[in-house]
Amino acid sequence: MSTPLEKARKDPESMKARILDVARRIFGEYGFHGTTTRMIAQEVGIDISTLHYHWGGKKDLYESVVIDINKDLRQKLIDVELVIHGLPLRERLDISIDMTTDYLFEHPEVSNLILFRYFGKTRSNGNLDAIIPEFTADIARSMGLALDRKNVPPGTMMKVLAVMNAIHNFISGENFFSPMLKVDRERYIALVKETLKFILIPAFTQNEVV
Amino acid sequence: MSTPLEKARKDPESMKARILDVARRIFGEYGFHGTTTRMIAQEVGIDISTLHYHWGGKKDLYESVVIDINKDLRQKLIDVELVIHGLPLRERLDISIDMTTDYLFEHPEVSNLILFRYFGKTRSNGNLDAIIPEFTADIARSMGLALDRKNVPPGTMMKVLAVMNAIHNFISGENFFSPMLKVDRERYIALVKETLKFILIPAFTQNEVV
DNA sequence: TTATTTATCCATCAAACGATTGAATCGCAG
DNA sequence: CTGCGATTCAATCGTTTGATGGATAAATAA
Repeated sequence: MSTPLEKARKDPESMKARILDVARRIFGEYGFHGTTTRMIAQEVGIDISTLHYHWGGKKDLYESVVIDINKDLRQKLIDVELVIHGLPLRERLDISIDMTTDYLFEHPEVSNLILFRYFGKTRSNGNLDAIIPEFTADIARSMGLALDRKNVPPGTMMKVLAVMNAIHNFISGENFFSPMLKVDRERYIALVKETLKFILIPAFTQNEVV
Repeated sequence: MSTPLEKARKDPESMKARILDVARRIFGEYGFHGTTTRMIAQEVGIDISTLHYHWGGKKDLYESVVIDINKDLRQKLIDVELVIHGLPLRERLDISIDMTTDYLFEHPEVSNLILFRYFGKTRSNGNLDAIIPEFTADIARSMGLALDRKNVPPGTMMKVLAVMNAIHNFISGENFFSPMLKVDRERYIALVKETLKFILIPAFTQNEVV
């Protein structure tokens, strides 16, 4: 058995995959209501009906996009976990921030879409809200804040959320913050890493025995 | 001379003010594209044409809303500054977080709209992007990170942005995070303050002489 | 070859949207 | 009361948007 989304990922040149890629980008930029199916179709270079043929309605496509980006992000976090495993906390944080930030700057639509889902409402509130990814518990364990993936206390979840949000914000807000600070992209990325480490590392290492 | 917006604020019972209030809330919830003028008009209990009569087009109303919430937030920050003036840094942070958080939880549309503007694009990119509020410099000075409001270095601006974003995220994401953590509103607010202090205070006091 | 499935586009629809027009209503000064 | 500006609403216009049906061609199977 393979879902339509899995099929699309197998052959990146297929029409399904091409549409999904463009949809990720445009939904990420303009949000659900700010995106029209025509915008996506035009960007791909196809007719709207072709889009409907492959993905059903606008909402179905959006849901597939959300699932897709969550899958990508989860996979990336697993990669990070493999690299930092066993290192001391300070280094784990340092490397995690670098790797995650680099990845998200290459795929800003991931941060965009996650934030859109956190903060925005959709007029037709579908059952999409049920798909709440539980990275937080995984990250909590990876950061040494929880031993078990289950029963992570709210206070710990909040700390993880604060970390992830801080990262997503700077990725997603690049177009706003970068001109505001009058720095180019390269400098901005460096500043983001620097600031994240300045804010986050002291918090999580404050009770460590030095 | 008084702008239309100032007029509306003087008489909170006027139709202009009532429309503005509802528009703040709905634009904050659904964003620009997710909001229809009909939604606002219906919520106020008037006809769409009345809305157009008072505020011009949808875009004009949105711009007025953005200006309005920025004015409110700036005023609130001035209030905070008056309270914390002269206190040691740790207390200034503690009180600032409490006051700002309380205020924003009472007016979540402020956080919503600010985040929407940071992370989302508007299809018809008006000249609204020119209105970039420069709270950051004020806050930097208030936090003792900069002596002068002018020429605040990018690294300092980034730290301030990180602080403000952290707060806005938890306010704006309440509807998403609170059910996820399975806590009620009161508990959530307490958790937010706790987490913010856990993350932010160590960062800014790490180099202090104790 | 012929038949069938797959994939794409053209034309079009119904609903929703932003916006405007013209008439009706209200408040108040002369 | 009369006249007039300010305000509100009902009706409607033109456009956009999500979605569909049918024709067409290419690929695949029989």
